[in-house]
Formats: sequence, structure tokens, C-alpha cells
Amino acid sequence: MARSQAARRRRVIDATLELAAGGGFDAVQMRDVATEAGVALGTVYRYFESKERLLLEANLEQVEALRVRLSERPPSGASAADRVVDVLRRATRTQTRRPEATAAMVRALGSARREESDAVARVSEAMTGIITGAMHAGEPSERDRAVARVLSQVWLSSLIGWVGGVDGPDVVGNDLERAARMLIS
Amino acid sequence: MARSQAARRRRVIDATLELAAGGGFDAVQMRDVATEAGVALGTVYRYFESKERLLLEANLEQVEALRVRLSERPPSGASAADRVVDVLRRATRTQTRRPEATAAMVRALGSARREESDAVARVSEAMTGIITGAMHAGEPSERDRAVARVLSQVWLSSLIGWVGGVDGPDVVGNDLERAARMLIS
DNA sequence: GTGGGAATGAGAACGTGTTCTCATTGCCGG
DNA sequence: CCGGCAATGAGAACACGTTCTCATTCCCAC
Repeated sequence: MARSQAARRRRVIDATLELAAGGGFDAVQMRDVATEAGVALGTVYRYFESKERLLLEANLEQVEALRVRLSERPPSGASAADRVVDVLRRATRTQTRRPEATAAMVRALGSARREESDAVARVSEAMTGIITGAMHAGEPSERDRAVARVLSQVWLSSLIGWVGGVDGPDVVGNDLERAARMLIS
Repeated sequence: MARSQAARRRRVIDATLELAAGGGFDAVQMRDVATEAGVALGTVYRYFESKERLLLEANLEQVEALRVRLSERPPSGASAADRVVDVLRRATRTQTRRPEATAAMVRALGSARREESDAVARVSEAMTGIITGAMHAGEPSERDRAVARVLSQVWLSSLIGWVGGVDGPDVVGNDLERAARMLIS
């Protein structure tokens, strides 16, 4: 049964991503997710306690996928700053390429309640891990971690500004690059 | 009539802040806002096109009030970094003192749609203006503005982490202080 | 196989943000 | 004072996230 449950979960997340890619947060309607995934509405809620959590878990998958891609094809660049900038620009490009899906997931990140704090924490930790990993091999120093934390915070705020229509997509990459170069010397 | 309209608007925002202080975002129910403000539900929507905008306008007032307090009592500190840290800590203290109200407004910031982009932009600009003002008198340089922008982004992300239950209230202040000291030498 | 308990499907029901309708009120130029 | 028009009040109506109910299905121990 574990197999069919994993398949169900997968279908639900896939349906979520597809609907999100079509029209963002508002297009991810739980009834539609259920229908498209071929499960009952109650089943969606058995697997994901809320719409936000559903989108957060989907987002976590994306971030983990990014981490895998980066381990397969490590960032290029001579200095730590260059490598971090490369990683951040790659991540930004991936996300601006699917604006609506990103908008949906970022909105879930920005409006998370306490019930979803663990999911938000996992996304944020994954992102800081990706950034420290780009700096250099081996264990990151305390300062490395602090820098990565700041960068992941800038990353989130920039994305919020972008999906909220405050900034254009290029602003995200530029803000991140400038922040990275100011913080990593 | 403009006078009574301004009074109505004031009552609506006051009711919003009161409800928000009581139980955060979810406690701000538009019907309750209307009742408490002594207006009809439709009138609330005539003044504020959505719940998010209502909370964003309330937040903008708070940030503007902070700016006024700072101009009356300028930040202490010998260096630019010290003054910025002082400002950020004061702001953080003000907000953590009314956790639920802050949570409501931060959640509105984090989940804003494109329709509210102007309100989000105003809040963000007010915050960067406060930070550049703390650095030194006179016109800020391009780099000053970039630093302030990063700090206001860290500020937003930290608050989101705090209201989302990911971090404790002290983390917000510490993250901001560390970021400020790393960025302002 | 069979019984029992958990998972699922199907769909009703509820709460709250948002919109809509329509009657009433308040103001302003004539 | 009056007619008209925008603003407001009162509340119904609608949409979607969430919860609940109950019948059905699936799996595992025996």
C-alpha cells in the first residue's frame, strides 16, 4: 500500500505544479487539484494539511532538485563570490522561467502560518545549504552560514517583490548579485 | 463630506489594528472590521479594495510613524553601523511588542498580489528611507541605497520567519544586526 | 476466505473574503 | 425647497479553503 500512497502523493503534487504553472496561487484550487490528481478532496487533505503546505512541499522538491543539479554540475567561478552568484543566478533563471508556478510557491512561503513552520524551515535550510555549498568545499564557517542566511533572506524578499509585481525579474538577480558581492570579499 | 470620509477611513484602520492586535491575520475579519468601525461591509471595500490592502495601509501608517519618531529622537551611535543597528533594533522591539498585529501585517506583505504592488512598494521604500537616514545626514550614495535595500529585505524575511514560527523574536534583531555590521564597515 | 480497521471516494456543509442588489441618506447646484 | 446623484447601510449571494459524514474499498491478521 505504501507504493500506491506514494503514487497518490506524487500525482497530487504534480497536479499542483501543473495548475500553479497555469495561473499561480489562485489557480491552485483544492477541488481542481483533487480532480486532476484523480483523488478525493478529503484525500488531498489527508496528505497535506492545507493549501499552503501543499505548495510548500512542492517548493521543497524544487529546491532539492536544484541541489541535485548543482551537485551534478557544480557552479563555475574562480572565487567564492563568483560561484555563489552563479548559483543564485541559475536558481533565479529557473524560477523566472516558470513565473506562475514560482509565484504560487513564493506566496505560500510568504503567508505561512505557524502550522507550516517546519516546511518553511526546511526550504530555508535547503537554500542556505546550497549557498554555503557554493562557497567552498568542506564545512562552512560560522560567518559563511551567516552570509548564506542573509542571502537566502534577500532571495525570499526579492522573489516576493517580483511575484508581487513590485520589481521586474532582472531586479531579483541583480539584488542577489550585489548582496553577494558586498558580503563575500 | 471629505471630513466624515477621513473619519470613516480612520475608524476602519483603527478597527483593523485592534482586531489584528487581538488575534492576528485571521482575527481581522472584514465583517468584524465593518461592525467595529460602525460602517457597512461594502463601505470597507469602497475604501480598501481587499483585506491585504487594508492591512498594508495600516502597516504603512506604522512605518511612517516610526519615521516620525526617529526624526524626533534620532538614532544614537557613533558610527553609521551603530546608528543603523539602533534603528533596526528599535523597529524590531516595537513590532515584537505587538506580535499579533505585526503578524497580521507581515502576512499581508508576504502574500501580496500584483494589485497591491504599490502599497508594498511604499512600505519597502519607507523602510529603506529610514535606514539610509540612519546612516548619515545628506543624500545617500548609490551603495548606501543598495545596503539599505538589502537590510530591508532581510528585515522582511526575518519578520516572516518570526511570524511563521520558524524563529524566535530575538533572531530577528540578531540577524539584522549581523547583516548590518557585515554590510556597513 | 473472512472479519475488522484504516484509507479512500463522493459530496454535503460551513466559514470567511468578496461581490452584488437595492433602499436610504446626505449633499449640492438650481 | 427640490431634484438628482454619489455615498452609505443592510444584507443576500457567491467562491473557495476547510471540515465533516458516510458508504465503499483495500489490506492485513487470523
